[in-house]
Formats: sequence, structure tokens, C-alpha cells
Amino acid sequence: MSAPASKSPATLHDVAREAGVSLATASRSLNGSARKVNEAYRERVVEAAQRLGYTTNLFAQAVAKGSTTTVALLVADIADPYFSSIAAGVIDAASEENLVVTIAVTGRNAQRELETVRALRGQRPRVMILAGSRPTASAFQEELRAELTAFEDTGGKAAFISQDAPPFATVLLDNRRGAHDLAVSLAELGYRDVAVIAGPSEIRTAEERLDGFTAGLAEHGILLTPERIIQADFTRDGGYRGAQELLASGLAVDLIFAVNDVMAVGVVSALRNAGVVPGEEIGVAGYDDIPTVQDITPALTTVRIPLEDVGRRALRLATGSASSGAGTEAGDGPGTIPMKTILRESTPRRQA
Amino acid sequence: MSAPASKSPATLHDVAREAGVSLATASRSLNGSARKVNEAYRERVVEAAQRLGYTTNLFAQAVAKGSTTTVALLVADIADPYFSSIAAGVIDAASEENLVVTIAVTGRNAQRELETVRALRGQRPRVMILAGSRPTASAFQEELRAELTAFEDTGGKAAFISQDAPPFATVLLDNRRGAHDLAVSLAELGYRDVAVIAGPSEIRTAEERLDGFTAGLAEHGILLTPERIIQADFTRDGGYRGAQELLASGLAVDLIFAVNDVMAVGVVSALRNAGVVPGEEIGVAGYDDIPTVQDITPALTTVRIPLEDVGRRALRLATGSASSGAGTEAGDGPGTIPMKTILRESTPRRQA
DNA sequence: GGTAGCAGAGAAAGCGCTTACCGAAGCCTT
DNA sequence: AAGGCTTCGGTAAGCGCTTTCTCTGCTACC
Repeated sequence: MSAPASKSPATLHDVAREAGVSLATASRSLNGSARKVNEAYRERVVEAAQRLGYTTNLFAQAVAKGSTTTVALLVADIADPYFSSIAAGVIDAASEENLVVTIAVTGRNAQRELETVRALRGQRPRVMILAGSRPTASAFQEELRAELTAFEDTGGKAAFISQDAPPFATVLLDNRRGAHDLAVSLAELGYRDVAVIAGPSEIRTAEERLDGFTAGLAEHGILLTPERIIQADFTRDGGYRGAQELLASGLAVDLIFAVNDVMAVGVVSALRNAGVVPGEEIGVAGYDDIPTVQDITPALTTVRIPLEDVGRRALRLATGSASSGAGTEAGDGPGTIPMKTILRESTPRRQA
Repeated sequence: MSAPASKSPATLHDVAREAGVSLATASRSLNGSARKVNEAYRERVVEAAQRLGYTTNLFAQAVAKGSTTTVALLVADIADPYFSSIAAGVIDAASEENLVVTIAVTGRNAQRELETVRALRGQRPRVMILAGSRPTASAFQEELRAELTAFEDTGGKAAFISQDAPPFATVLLDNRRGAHDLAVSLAELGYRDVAVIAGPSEIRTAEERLDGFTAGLAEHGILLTPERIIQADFTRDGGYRGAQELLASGLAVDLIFAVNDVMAVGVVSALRNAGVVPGEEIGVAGYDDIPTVQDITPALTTVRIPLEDVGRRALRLATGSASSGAGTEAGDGPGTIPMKTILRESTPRRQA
């Protein structure tokens, strides 16, 4: 049952001996060094390494070099398609730069997020990317900021996604504008009795979407009164319950906008279970354009965010390999991601 | 534009000096050591560490200790809900044991997988978890096996998910039985003209599901002829095209089973676009029970796998903290995950 | 032919941490 | 009261790498 006396992995030392060269030469041969190495030597070293199944111990390398090849990514929930798509982008861009990605999940919990950041700092990652944090909770806000500042002071780089956290880099999603445009489109389609399933108020993203949406409606003379705004928690079930609550309230409603798709899916389900035909009797719109929403019935109107791109962008922004200009619409300001309203069956034109 | 002369992070040395104790004492105070430390000293050290914003450099610790706190997870595609759910489980279980998880994606590419394993080895992870590999491709198979063997020989532990790779630990999903039971249920519902959207033949999981399904049908006298089996690639689009192909073939079909849900979703979409009402004219079934499938119309019949559990289990299996017995059905053999057929609207009882 | 100059291998000093090992101090035993 | 234990700081030797610096052996130039 017990493991066989496991030899430890081959070290550079072993390789050097095997190749009959010095430690220094071995190091220089294997890991790109500024200095040149005699080609014959290099070959011998490479062969020896191969023979011994040697792989550079990245930890040792990191301590010697004083810098790592790690990227830390914090997400609220990796099983949520919003975050997993972003993660895919981050990982993709990272592997292009030979960086490995460590993922931690914070469960939308500020306390936990702070702890995670602290723990992750021990890894001395080159960069830290935070998605889905809720920095509005000001007590933690301060501590988090302090922690990240310390991180940056010691050579790291922090980047936020969709969260404008002033001293730090951000991949800005123009949630306000996206939601605004969506509202305008919907108003033009004839919707008037609008309700919103909002997100947790401490989450900036949620707040911005609500704001933008409200503003867009206002331009068409539609007022979003407080009782038409239901708070939920970004989950499918939250959306479901929100819709139920709305139906129970007896308010006249011809459109429900959930500030993210996951909740919108819950809304659709709730409506149907309540005997309301989504899309016909009540329109439904979401936000994010996660893959699911084009497959449900009715296909959901939403706002598309190129999530993988966002992830990639965040990484590049943080590592400094910013492909400046690419993808950034002129006038959007640097780093702002374009979004697009996608109208689908869930919000047909309203017969007046 | 350039960063301010960034001081490097505080070291243990700094802490020791600040607290007026020796390096050794500082180390012992901060990182659980077998030996006792005078409480007064310990406090001073802890305070000093706090004051300096010190966090143990895990890399240095790892090189000194000769062991890390890293877990490497390889998945085919992190944006696929199948894998992201597993990842969620792995991360959850890992954080319980204070391990950090590094995720790499291999894109269902054997070559890439091999390279990734090699690269990840450099991190000297405690364990490596492989999900969605395709070890049937025998050339790489050998090399991969060799690499992993070397990994284990040097103290690591490799674990596969849903992939029986003999010398290594595995969280076995009884795909064969799950698919078998599904087939039986469907046959009992009256389906006869069955077709399958199979997965890539090198992927064991795909193969097992096809096998089990075929066997289940056979018990009810239903023969699955080769032209009724379409190969696809586990993606939504693959399922979509598979269904198109099937429709174009002119075969009589009353049920399409896609070996994973993601493809099944594509099938539903293809049917509908071709003017066929899924669930009524042709039944559809999938496998995995990803969240989406209960929200699409018709809700899909599928086989439920407790994916997060699978991830958790894999981690525990690999770290040795096996909660033996928990969740394992007696007689299933250790480590086999129970699965359950979920019948939904997409496969109503067939009128004879 | 002699000296300057350069290329490039090797020795050795770290990187930040852990952990034998050493030795001073306090306690007990007889 | 003296020797032997136990306790617990501190010293220093690594862990597996990188990198500076030294030093040898050439080539090159006049």
C-alpha cells in the first residue's frame, strides 16, 4: 500500500553531472540565458536532461530569479458560464506567454475574497486578476485595496474585470451603456410596463446595469419605480424567485429584465411554471449572452459581451503585453470592451 | 509610466529582525512547526509579520521543504459546463486542504495534453488530475503514461476522471451502466428507431456510453446499425451537424441519443431548424445533466452525474484523504460514482 | 612574437525558507 | 548540592536553481 521509496526528481545537478559539465553551463543550456553556450555542450546537456526526464523545478527557479510565472485568477464561481468563459480567455492568453494560471473561487464573499488574495500572495504571482468581486462593501474594500496595493508595491500587478477600482488596472465593461442601449431597443419595441430583477447592490456590475437600463427607459418616458425592482443574487434560483415575487405583486408587467442571463433563465422558468407564456405575455431580457440563452425557448434577448476576449484582455493588460488598439473601438477609451444588444424571440415587437 | 522602484516583499529575515528574534524562531512561529516556541516570542513574531505585511513565500517554502501545496488540474475545455463543474468540485475540496489549484486546458488535443503535463510537472504539484483526456491515441498514450509514471515515481500522485488508466487512480464514472439504464428506460417508453450522436472514438467516456447504450437497446431487441451512429466532437455544433446529417440520411428515426448534453442541445436546435418538433416527432436524450438542459424546450432526458462531487472525489482520492464509503454505493466498487437516469419532456412515452 | 582583448566554462554566492544540530538555561532526581 | 534531563533559541547547512565573477585558453592585431 505504501509508495515505493520514491526517488526525488532529477535535479539540474544530476543533469550537469550526466552531461559532464558544470552546474552553471547546464543552467544556461536549458533555460534561455543571455550568455552564449557552446553548441556542443548545449546539446549534451539537453540530451542528458531528456535521458533523466528532467524538468526545471519552477519553484526553485522562482526563488532564484525572484520572479514567478504564475497568474492568479479569482472568480466568484467557476461553474458559472460567465466566469468560466472569462477563465478560458485568461488561460488561453496566459499559456501564450508561458504562464500558468491558478484559479481560486471566492463564492461572492468579500471576506473570503480577502483571505484568498492574501493566500494567493504567497505564491508571488506575477499578476492577479479579480473577476466578480464586490468591493462596495467598504470595510473589506479598504483591506482589499491595502492588500492589493502592497501586492503592487512589491512588483505584482492587479487587474479587475468589469470593476472600476481606481488605482488598479481594469478591463472596463461598459455595462451602463450596454444596458442603456438595451433599454432603448426594448422601449422602441413598445414595452412600457417594465420590471427588473437586479443584482446584489454591492456589486458594481449589477448597479451599473440597473443604472444604464433605468436611464435608457427614462429617455422614452418610462419610469422604473422602486417596487418594480427586485433584488436577487445572480443565480438562476434567485431569478426564479424574483419573478415569482413580481407576479405575486400584481403589478402590470410586460417585460422583465434580469441583469444577468443566469437569472433571466430562472425568470423564464418561473413564468412558464406560473402559466405565463414568456415572450408573448411578458417579454424577458438578460445580459451577458451566455451560450445557454440561445438554446432555451424563447431564445433570450440579451447584451453580448465577448467574455473570452475580456479574459484575454485582462491578462494582457496585466502583463503589459497590451495589443494596443486591437478590438478597442475608437472613442471607447482604452480597454473598454464593445457590447452589443442581441434581440431574440423573448422580446417580440409589442402590439400597442 | 514606469513602476515606482518596487521594494521586494518582506522576507522572513525582515520579520525576524523586526521582532528581534532569530530566523529559526520566526519560521517556527509562523509556519506550524513540530517544536514549541515560547508564546511571548511567537506573539512578537506574528505582530511583526502583520506590521510588515509579510506572507510566507510559498515557492521558497516549497524548495526548502521539498514539497508543494499545488494541485494541477487538466481539463479539455474550462468553458464547457461539464468541466467547469468538475473544476468547481476540485477547487472546493482543495481549498479545504489548503491547496491551490492550477488549471490548464488541453483543448481535447493529445499532443497538447502531453506538453501540458510536462510543463505542469515543473510546478512539482502534489497531485495531478486529468479530466477529459483521450489516452486511446496510443502513441501519446505511451508517452503520457511514461510521463505520469515518472511523476508518481518522484512522489506525485496522478488521478484520472472517468478514464480508467490502469496503473493510476481513477474516479470511475460508470458510463456503461448509466447509458445502459438510459437505453432500457427509453426502450420501455416505446422508442425503436434509435440513432446516436457518438463522441470521438478515442475518448473512452464516449466509447463506454455508446457501448452501454447499445447493450441496453439490444436487451430490448433493438439493433443499432453503424449508419445510425454518427461521430461528432462533443461540442454543440458537432451535435447540430450530426443531427443534420442524420436527417439528410433519410433513415427513420424516433430517438436521437447524444452521448453528452452539450451535443444534445445542438441536436434539439438542428431538429427545430429543420422543422422537426423535438420531443414529439423525434425524442432526444443526452448525458451529464448540465444545468442548461432543464431549461431548454423540451427539457432534456439525460443521465445525471454529480459533477462537483466527482471533482471533490478526485481530489480526495489523489491526496489520500479519501472519505471512504461516503457516496459510494455498496457493490459499486470503491470510487464508482452513482448515476441516475432523468426522464424529461424530450422523451415522452411513445404511442405505439 | 608579444600583448591586448574576448569568449565562454566553472566556482561560488546567493534567493527565502526549513531543520538538523548545538548549547545555555532551568528543572528534577538522588 | 551536583549531575543529568529537558526546553527552547540560535547557528548554519542545505533545498534547486540563477548569476556574478574569476580565470583559462584563444584569436587578433601591430
